[in-house]
Amino acid sequence: MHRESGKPPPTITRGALRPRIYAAVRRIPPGKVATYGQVAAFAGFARHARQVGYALNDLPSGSEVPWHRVVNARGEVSPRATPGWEEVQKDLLEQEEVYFGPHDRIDLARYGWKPRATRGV
DNA sequence: ATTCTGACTTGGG
DNA sequence: CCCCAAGCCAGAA
Repeated sequence: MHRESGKPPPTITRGALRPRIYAAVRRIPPGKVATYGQVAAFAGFARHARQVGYALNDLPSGSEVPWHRVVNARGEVSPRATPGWEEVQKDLLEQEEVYFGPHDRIDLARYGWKPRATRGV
């Protein structure tokens, strides 16, 4: 029907975006990973995948947000500005039993977070 | 107010 | 499979 709730109500614009994104990321259980777009969509912001990355970038050290469980649509760790950091994320994921493929790719079909009862496919 | 950037996504060649 | 271009939107300067 029409457009999915693409735009949030004017009552919670700006600033309210990140808290919501963090909440969505916190919902990702250990051993699972979600894509930026998935997190954004779950938070209610379908096209804000970028903003998710932005929000995570602003995360303070020691935050409870499992930022490492967020990967790009290809199932890979998004390349960031600081080289070497992706190794950290990869390591954190492996600690949660999330293993990478031969090309540093995660099988989203297996480790992808499936919110609600939405059966795969 | 305008301008630029970015831990993204999807589509086409 | 890889590479390139366009779309998208919020936040900071």
